[in-house]
Amino acid sequence: MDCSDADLDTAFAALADPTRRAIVSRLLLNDATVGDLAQPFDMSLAAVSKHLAILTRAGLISQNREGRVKWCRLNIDSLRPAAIWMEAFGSFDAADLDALEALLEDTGNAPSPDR
Amino acid sequence: MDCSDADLDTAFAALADPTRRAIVSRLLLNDATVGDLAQPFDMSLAAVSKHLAILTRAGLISQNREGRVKWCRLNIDSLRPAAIWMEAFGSFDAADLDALEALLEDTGNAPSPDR
DNA sequence: CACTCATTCAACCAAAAGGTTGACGATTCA
DNA sequence: TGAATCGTCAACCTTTTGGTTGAATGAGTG
Repeated sequence: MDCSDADLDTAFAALADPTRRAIVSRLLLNDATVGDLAQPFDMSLAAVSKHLAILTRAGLISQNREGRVKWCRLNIDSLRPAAIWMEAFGSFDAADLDALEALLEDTGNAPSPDR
Repeated sequence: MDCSDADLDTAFAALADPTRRAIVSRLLLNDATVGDLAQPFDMSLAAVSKHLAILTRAGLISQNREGRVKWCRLNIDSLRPAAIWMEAFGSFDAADLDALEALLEDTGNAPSPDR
């Protein structure tokens, strides 16, 4: 399992920003266009576009132009190297739903369930 | 568990640097002094000291002065929120994703992404 | 064609990150 | 006391980050 330092750099750096984490959370539910993803945020579309470029460069998402919109899809596997890195630090058993629910409720970082 | 968005910010940001990840890995073996931790790196002690300050601010390590030496200890639990956040995405396969989505919709009060 | 919509590019800006060096406080020991 | 050791602080520098605005590109639509 070869995951280079640079991969981890970009993955962790991409996740260090709350806007990008929110985007990733949002994309967990379904694919979305750039405009969809930008809508909840109080910042310019260009700023969101930059965040998406960072996520793309980190391999966390992929973008696909379809007509005049651009669909963004979460690349779930791309988070595995970072997740594996962290697993080295102890008893983080796989995906504990209760803990996840508590976490998401606490942080206010959960994606909107409607849509 | 009280873990705010800011906690994830600082945790992921702390892990985004390879020097800091190496320090964290090193501390997994056993506690170490600042000097010990600095020794492998080709940078000034002050630079390492800054990295340790960042890790401390993120809650990933704790420092304890003992005589003229300062011991650093990994705070393993502090990585848990970030690990849980990531495993939610890194370890789910397509089937589990449906379960996660159902869970999120179940909570009903999930807020929109912030900022 | 002209127009609008969706997205990006380019230039710019302020703030933060990551490093340096040199001075400093605290501690230990001869 | 005086000197060496451990670590941090302060000032500085360069690069990156995260945002802005306005112009440009690309794709449907009347």
